[in-house]
Amino acid sequence: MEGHLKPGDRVPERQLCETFGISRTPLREALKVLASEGLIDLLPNRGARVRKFTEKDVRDSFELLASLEAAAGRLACARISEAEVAEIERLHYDMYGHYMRRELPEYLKLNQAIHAAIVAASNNQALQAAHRSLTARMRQFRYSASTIKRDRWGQAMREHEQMIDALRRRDGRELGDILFEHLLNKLQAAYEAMRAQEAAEVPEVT
Amino acid sequence: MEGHLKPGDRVPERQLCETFGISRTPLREALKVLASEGLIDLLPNRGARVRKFTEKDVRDSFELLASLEAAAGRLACARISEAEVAEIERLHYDMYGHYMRRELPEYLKLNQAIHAAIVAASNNQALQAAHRSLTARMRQFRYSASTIKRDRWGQAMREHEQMIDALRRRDGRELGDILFEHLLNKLQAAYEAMRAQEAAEVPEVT
DNA sequence: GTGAAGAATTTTGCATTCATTTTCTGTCGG
DNA sequence: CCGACAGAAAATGAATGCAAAATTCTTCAC
Repeated sequence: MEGHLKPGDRVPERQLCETFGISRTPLREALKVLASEGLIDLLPNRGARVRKFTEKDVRDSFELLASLEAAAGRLACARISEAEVAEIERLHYDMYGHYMRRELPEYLKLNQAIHAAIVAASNNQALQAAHRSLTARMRQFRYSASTIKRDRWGQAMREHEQMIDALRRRDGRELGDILFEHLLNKLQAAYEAMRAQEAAEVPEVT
Repeated sequence: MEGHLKPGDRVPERQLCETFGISRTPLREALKVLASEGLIDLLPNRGARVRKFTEKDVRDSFELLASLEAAAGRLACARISEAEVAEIERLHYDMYGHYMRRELPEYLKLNQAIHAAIVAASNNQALQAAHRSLTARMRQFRYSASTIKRDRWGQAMREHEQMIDALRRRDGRELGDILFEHLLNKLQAAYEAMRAQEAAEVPEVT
């Protein structure tokens, strides 16, 4: 809800109870779920902490995301309807417009919608659930990537063009490969964002 | 713990509390986690039920498993050490022995170990966690597949041979493809097992 | 005998309470 | 002045209590 919680911070139950206006019992249930989904760490007798992601965690997450979307793209090409392709094309053209006008928030929103649409077109609930769970976990360092560099933006746009092309041709293998590369290409940006975040966060210890 | 719970059954909290010797509070926390991991359904005010898997759920799960292991295989080939390959080869030869002697339980155990080892060799914690979570969910209809048919068994063994070959050559794309096909080939067996389970389960309605 | 309406029982969801562990604080000794 | 120790305060983990919802059972009308 209030996104400004730094990784590693203690999260006292009492305070959260007041914030949300509920008692400790349902709150603890929710915390257990968040812990099982990897969003927080839950140390025995020592409370909940916002999970601290290492660089390897970030890389692993992006690799998994890339793998999931690649699989989704491959499956989608075998099953997607003409109407669904048309809808994704529409999203793509809208996004292109925002790209040309340099409207980053709107661009990012459509970007996300396109990826979600491809995953949905895989028509695989298990895959979709795994994707949702992962993107929820990744939101921390994904949103940081809003500070996209202009050259990277152009590259991403070109990759999206290729994706639409492969999707039109129902070339599942190619779409999967492009999606995989496309998402791994975001790693560098995410690394930089995370390093910036770390620098702004703990200016204490040497 | 006691595996003989039929899908769709009501599971009263009170009863589970007695079974496990704990109070309702920690039990409910555990149930919430199980629900978030997709192992049970948790209906509001109506308690927990063992999740009922449809045929599509089974298909989706196998597709996701195939996608995850394919990705793992591809990543593994790029990173795996000579020692890890040797270890997997050892598991493979042991499994082959059990195959020749028609020792199904030992075969299945090593089969699982090989797949786990490939996932581990991907050196990707996020992927490994997703794989663990999915296999936990799939245990219901995976174990049913112990009634493997002899011809399918031979085919599976040949596929494993190809996997080891691709792994030796560090051909990630081929290993990924083989793993994907290999796991999808289990679908038919799982379907049959599930149908048998359903038939033995509800002989009531028409 | 069948079906429905309503009361009694059970069960869930949440709040509160209690015991144990951890953390903070203040004091004392070096 | 710094660190260790002891007690106080707070936080966590779990049990219990209570209100609301659901399920079951009883009763009655047809």
